[in-house]
Amino acid sequence: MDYDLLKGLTDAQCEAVEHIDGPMLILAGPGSGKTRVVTHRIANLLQHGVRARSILALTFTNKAADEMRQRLDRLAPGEPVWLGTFHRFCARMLREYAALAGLQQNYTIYDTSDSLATLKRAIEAVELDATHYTPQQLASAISWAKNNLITPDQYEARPGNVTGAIVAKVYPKYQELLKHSNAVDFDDMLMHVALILRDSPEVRAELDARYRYILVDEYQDTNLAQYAIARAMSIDYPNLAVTGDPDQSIYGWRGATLNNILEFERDYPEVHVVRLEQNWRSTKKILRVADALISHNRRRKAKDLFTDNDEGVPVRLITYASHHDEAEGIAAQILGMIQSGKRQPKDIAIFYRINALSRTYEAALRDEGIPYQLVRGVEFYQRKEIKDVLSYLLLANNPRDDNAFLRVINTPARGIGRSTIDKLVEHATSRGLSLLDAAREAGMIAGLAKKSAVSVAKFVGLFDRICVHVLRPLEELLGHVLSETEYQDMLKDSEDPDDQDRLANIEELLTAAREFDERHPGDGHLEEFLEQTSLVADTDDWDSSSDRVTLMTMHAAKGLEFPVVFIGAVEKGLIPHERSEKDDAQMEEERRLLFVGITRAKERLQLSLAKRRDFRGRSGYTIPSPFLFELPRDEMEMEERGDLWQSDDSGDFDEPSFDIDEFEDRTPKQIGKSIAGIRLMTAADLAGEPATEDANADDFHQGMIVRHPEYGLGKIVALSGTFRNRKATVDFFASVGQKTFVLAASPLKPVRS
DNA sequence: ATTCGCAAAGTTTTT
DNA sequence: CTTTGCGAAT
Repeated sequence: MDYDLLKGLTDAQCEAVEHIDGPMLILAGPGSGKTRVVTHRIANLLQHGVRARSILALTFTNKAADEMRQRLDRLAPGEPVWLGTFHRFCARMLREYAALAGLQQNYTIYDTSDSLATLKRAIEAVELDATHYTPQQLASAISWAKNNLITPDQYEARPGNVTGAIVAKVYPKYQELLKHSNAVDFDDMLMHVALILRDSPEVRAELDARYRYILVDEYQDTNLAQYAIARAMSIDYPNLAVTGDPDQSIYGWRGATLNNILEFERDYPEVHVVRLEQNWRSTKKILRVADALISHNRRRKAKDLFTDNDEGVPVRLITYASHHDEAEGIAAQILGMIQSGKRQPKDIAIFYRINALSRTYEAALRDEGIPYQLVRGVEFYQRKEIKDVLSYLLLANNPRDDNAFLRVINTPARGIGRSTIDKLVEHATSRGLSLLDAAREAGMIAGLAKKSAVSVAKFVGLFDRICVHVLRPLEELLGHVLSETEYQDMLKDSEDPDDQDRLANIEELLTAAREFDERHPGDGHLEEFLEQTSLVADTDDWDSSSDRVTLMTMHAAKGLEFPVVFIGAVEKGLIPHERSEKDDAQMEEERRLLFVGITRAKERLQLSLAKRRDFRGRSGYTIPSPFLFELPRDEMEMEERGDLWQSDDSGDFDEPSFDIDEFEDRTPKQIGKSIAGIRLMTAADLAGEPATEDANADDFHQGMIVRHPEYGLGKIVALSGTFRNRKATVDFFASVGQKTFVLAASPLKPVRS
C-alpha cells in the first residue's frame, strides 16, 4: 500500500480508498472530501494492478468529470480511466451498438428544443385534439416514461387518465419520428443502453467484463434507467462503488429516485458501507444551520455532520425593502469586502432559485464595477444562430435528420416557404424517404411549382458543396457553411442590434471549433464535435480560476464551494418554488436544494429576502420562505433594512441595527460580454481598454475581404490550423476562384471595408 | 413568401 | 417582463 495515497485521510476515508473488490456505498456528507476519496481510490486500484481501461467512473455533470480528471491526473497521470457523464458514456455505447437500438451509428442527439419540435410534429401527425395539453406536458410525461424504461408499446394510460391516453397515442409516433430521423433525445440515450443491456445477454456480459470496476458519483441523483445500466454491468464483476448523499438529491424532477441510494443496501446485501460525516469545508455555525434545516426532512438517512473547523461568524439573514435594495445591498457588501482586501471576487458567490432572478444581481454588480461571471440557463449552443449553423453540420453527418433539414432548408431565407415544405413532407412521408432525399427528387414531385423545385434543387446543390468538406477540420468546415449560406452577410446589414451579438456568437463558435481542432488533430471528427456540442451544459463553462464573483442557481452550485456565499430571494413561492408547495416530497426536495446552497459556504453565509419584489412584470409583497423558520436563531444574526413596510407582519425579525455602508466611487456601467454561454467582464472591460490584438494571423477573419498582389480582391471562405500552420481558403471572385494559402507565408493583406 | 405587429400566454431546476 | 404564436398586410 502506497503511503502517499492515504496520507492525511481520516479512518473512514482510508476505508473507502482501500476498498477494492465488491460493492461499496459511500455516504458522503457535504464537504466531506468525497472527490478526494474517489480519486484516491481510483489511484489505489491502479496501484493494485487494475487496468485503467477496466475502470469506469460515471458522473452527473461534465464539470464534475473534469474536476475528477484533473485531480486524478495529479495522482496517476495519463491513465486511460473512462471518466465522464452517464450521457456521454451512453452516447459512446450507442455508437457501438446502434443497430441493437434500431439506429445507425451516426445518429443525432436532439436537445430539448429539437425533441419538442419533433413532438409537435408527432402531435400533428396523429391529429389529436391536444388543445388542453401543452406539448411540454406531453414531453415530460414521455420523459418520465423513458426514465422508467417504459417503451412506447408498453405505455398504457391508467384508466380515467386523460393525459395518459393522449400520451399513449403520441409517444409511439414521436418515437417513430425519432427513429426515422436516426435521432435520439436525452432520455433515449439512457433508455436504449439500458434496454440493450437488458435484452442482449452477450452485450451485457461483454460490458460487465470490460468495465470491471464501476464508480457512480452523485448516486442520489440517478434515475431508474441509470440504475439499470450500472447494475447490469455489475453482475459478473460486482465491483460497483457509489457515492452520494440523500440530502443532496435535487433532481427528482428529472426522474431521479432516492430509492436507488436508500435501497442500495437491499440490492447488494454484502455491501460495504462507509460514512463520511466529517466536514472540512464550513464553519460550525454554518454547518449547524444546514443541519437544523435538513433535519426537518422525514425521508432521509440521519447523519451526524460534524467539523473541527472554527466556530465562525453567525449566519446572516437580512430582509431588504425591495429586490432592488437586496441586490444593491449585496453588491455593496461585496465591494466592501474586495476593497478592504479581505476577499477576492472569486471567493464570492451569489445563488438563487431560478435563473430569471439573476438580472437584478447582475445589474447591481455591474453598477459597482464588480467583475462577475454568470452561469446562465440559456446555453450557448441553444442560440438560434448557433443552431442554424450547426444544423448544416448535423444534416451533413446524418442526412436523415429531418429536424435539421427543416431548420436549414430556408435559413437564411431562400424563398422556400410553407407550401413547398408541406409538399416535400408529404412526398417524403408517402415514400418513406428522408426529407433530404425527397428534396433531391423535387423536380419529380407533382404539384410543386417549377420555381419552387428550382429553389429546392439549388439548396441541395449548396448543401452538397458543403458536404465535400466533411472530413476537413471543423473550423474550416464551418467556414464553408458560412460562406455558402452567406449567413454572416445576412446579419451584417441587419438593423436589428441583436444581430451584432449574433455575429459575435458565430465568431465564438468558430473559436470553439478551432479549439476542438487543436485537441483533435487529423480528419473526420465531425461526429465527435457534434456530440460534444449536444452534451455540454452551461455550468460546464464555469471557470474557477478567473477572479470574478460567481452567479448561479443552487442546482448549478452543487459540488462547488466558496468562502463567501449569498443566497438571495429566500421567499415563499421561490424557495420552495410555488410549483412544489403542494407536494410533500417536492417540498423536501426544495429543502434539500437550500441545504445544498447553504453547505457551499466555507466561512460566511448570508441569506436574504426582499419585502417587495418585481417578478413576472408585476410588483408584489413577498412572504418569507417557511424554511427560514426552521433555522436556529441562536446561530444567526437577523436584520431588517429599509422601512417600506410599516407593520411588522412577519413578526420575526429584529429592528435594523446598522446602516448600509455608502460607497462613493462608482465606476461607470459596464456591459457584459457574451462568451460561450457565460456573460463575463474582462479586466480590460473594467479598465476601459480595448483588447490589444497582434497584427498577425489573427487579423484574418471568416468572411473578410483580402487583397492578393496577383489575384486581386478575394473573400476568405474558410480558415483552419493555428500559428504558422494557419491556412485560409480565399475566393477570388473576379479572377482565379478559390485558392488556399498558409497565412504566414502569403502576401495577403486585409482590406478594411 | 416574408415580414410585421399585436395578442396571449407562460413562466424551475438540466443531461 | 419576455417569449411565443398567430394573423394580416405587403
